[in-house]
Amino acid sequence: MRLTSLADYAVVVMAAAARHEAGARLSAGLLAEETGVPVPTAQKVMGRLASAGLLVSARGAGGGFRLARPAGGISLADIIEAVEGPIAMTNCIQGSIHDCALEGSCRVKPHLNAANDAVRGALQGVSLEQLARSPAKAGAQDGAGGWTPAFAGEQVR
Amino acid sequence: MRLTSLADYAVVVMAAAARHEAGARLSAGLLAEETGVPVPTAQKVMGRLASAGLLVSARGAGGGFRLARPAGGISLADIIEAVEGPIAMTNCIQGSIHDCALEGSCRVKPHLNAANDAVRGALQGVSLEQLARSPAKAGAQDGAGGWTPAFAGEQVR
DNA sequence: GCGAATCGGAACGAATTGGTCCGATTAGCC
DNA sequence: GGCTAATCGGACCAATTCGTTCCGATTCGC
Repeated sequence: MRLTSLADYAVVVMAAAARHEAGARLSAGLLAEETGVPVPTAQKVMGRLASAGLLVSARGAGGGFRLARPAGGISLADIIEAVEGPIAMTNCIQGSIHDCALEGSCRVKPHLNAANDAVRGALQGVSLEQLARSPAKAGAQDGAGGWTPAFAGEQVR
Repeated sequence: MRLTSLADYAVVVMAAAARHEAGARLSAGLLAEETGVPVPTAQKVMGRLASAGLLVSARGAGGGFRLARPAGGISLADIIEAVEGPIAMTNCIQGSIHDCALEGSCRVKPHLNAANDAVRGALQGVSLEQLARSPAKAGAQDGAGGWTPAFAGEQVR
């Protein structure tokens, strides 16, 4: 249950990007400098974010990246999925992969499925707009009771 | 955001263990056979679960494992933490590790902290007792009443 | 048409993970 | 009381994945 460094960097970089005015041209080098992320790594991360559709890229001199959608429409789950792939706690939850010998008779899969939805719901409930906000306001805005748990009722699918 | 195979096996094995009567002697070989998990792997997993305090072990012939607590008092988060270590989405959230250059000035850390609590809360809300139940009953049992989001007030262990 | 700047993909090294094996320990039996 | 069998516990090794770096492809500005 730990996200990779790449995904971590992606969150930091996207948050930095969201603090610029919408539609601004943002090179990988600029955001790398702002965030402290190594330049080549920032390039790779932003490349993945672009191919996932969260950023739109322009090649060549004067090129760069910009947010494909308003920050409010991008969730933490979107960023993580862009870099790490689908959020699926186990292989058996991901529809296409079936390398588990138990597949048919596994008795915990339905429960794990529900737990997975809960985790993803928690991540989808955090928007990039929130992430870009000043930390000082964080406690007041999304502290303990702040954000609504979208997974409040465990929903088995 | 994917748990390791070891943690996956741990959940399956623990669920199988919870289906036996409380206090029953359970060898690694027995549970391996019941779950389909390779025997040496089951040994390793159960060893970690024991050293984490979720199982109590007895060595020698006639030894084995048994649940240290009632199934209702063990959460999915406990099992995952026993095998994978603390649930911390990023290194900076884990108190002891400070290898992030941004540490002090990072603007997204507070938000990530809240998201991390939400994820852990979702995992703490699923008890081993639920996992051990028959999948058929799952929807009827946990759907209605819903599980209470235990992360409203964070409890650090 | 040329040069600079930027993205995109490929390749390399490192760390973690997953699996296996052998030794330590204890109960049961002769 | 000693021996055998069964079981846990820790150490070792191969494999996959991750993280980083480097180089080529593309495009705009001059």
